Amino acid sequence: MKVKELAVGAGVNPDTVRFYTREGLLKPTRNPDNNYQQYDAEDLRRLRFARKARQLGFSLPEIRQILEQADDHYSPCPMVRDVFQQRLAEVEREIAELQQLRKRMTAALSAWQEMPDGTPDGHTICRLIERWDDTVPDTGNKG
Amino acid sequence: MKVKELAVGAGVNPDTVRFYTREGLLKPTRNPDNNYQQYDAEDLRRLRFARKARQLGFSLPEIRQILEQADDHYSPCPMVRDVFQQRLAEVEREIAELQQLRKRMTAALSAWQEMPDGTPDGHTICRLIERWDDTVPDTGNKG
DNA sequence: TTTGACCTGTGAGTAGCTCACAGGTTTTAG
DNA sequence: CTAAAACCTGTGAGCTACTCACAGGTCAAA
Repeated sequence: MKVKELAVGAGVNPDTVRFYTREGLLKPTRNPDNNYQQYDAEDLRRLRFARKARQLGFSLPEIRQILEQADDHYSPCPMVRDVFQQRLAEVEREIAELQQLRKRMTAALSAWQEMPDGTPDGHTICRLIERWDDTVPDTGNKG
Repeated sequence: MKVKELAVGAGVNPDTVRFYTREGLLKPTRNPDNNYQQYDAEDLRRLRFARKARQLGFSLPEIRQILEQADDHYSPCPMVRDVFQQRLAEVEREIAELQQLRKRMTAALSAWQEMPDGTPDGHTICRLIERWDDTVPDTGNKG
């Protein structure tokens, strides 16, 4: 299979196939006649696997590690379970954060119903936002 | 005020101050003696405003636009309300998506309790993930 | 005067792609 | 047979919102 065929088979952009190949997730052979990449059914499985893993929140390095372990006939599954649990916890944190944010946003929106727009006067840029009190928890930035 | 003073005043990294300055959100003057950036109380207000807006999910270009409108004595608030509503809708979509994901993850985890790890045999890389059925909605990537 | 903390601009790194470019190959239509 | 379209190649840049590293200039305190 050529790049586009593989891409279509997995429902991704051909550039993603090339990118994953560069990143070492896929290891096609070469057609010596024209130097084209040659993918097989195994690559298609790997690519589909990678996409599923991405949906689950695995990073590319993690996925590469899983694939490499599989290549070496190690069972990657215990590691998958580990990372998966961590991801689940992360997802739950993200949900909680977003729900907090939504709560504050809807509250702000209803509060703003009563506020005039107000032309900026050099002191208040836009009260709608200035009045937003920033007791919101840290969003995860360093520093 | 110098860079670090402003940064401390707004609770951000000095590099963020420099970055925002490069991006045109802050417009300090120069001390001709030493070529240092000179910020004033207005800049502090702008920076604080920008940080609040970031918490609300505004992008830097959006924030710059708001600040520029304010500089031109336009009231940016109707625009703020607009973008804000859109952001709220987005946040709600994100929440729904993550909740979907969490549901699928917990379901998968409990299903995996009963599955053996299984050493990869060239056909199944890791059933834990391969068995994940990908009827999950599009995560927002372009195609 | 030396030390240390600050300042300057620029450039690279982060994640996961996506796209642009310039040139080679293969397929298809005429 | 040929011309054009559609594919292939590798590399490098762009996206977001910073953060950090680097090399060198400035300034306050000891």
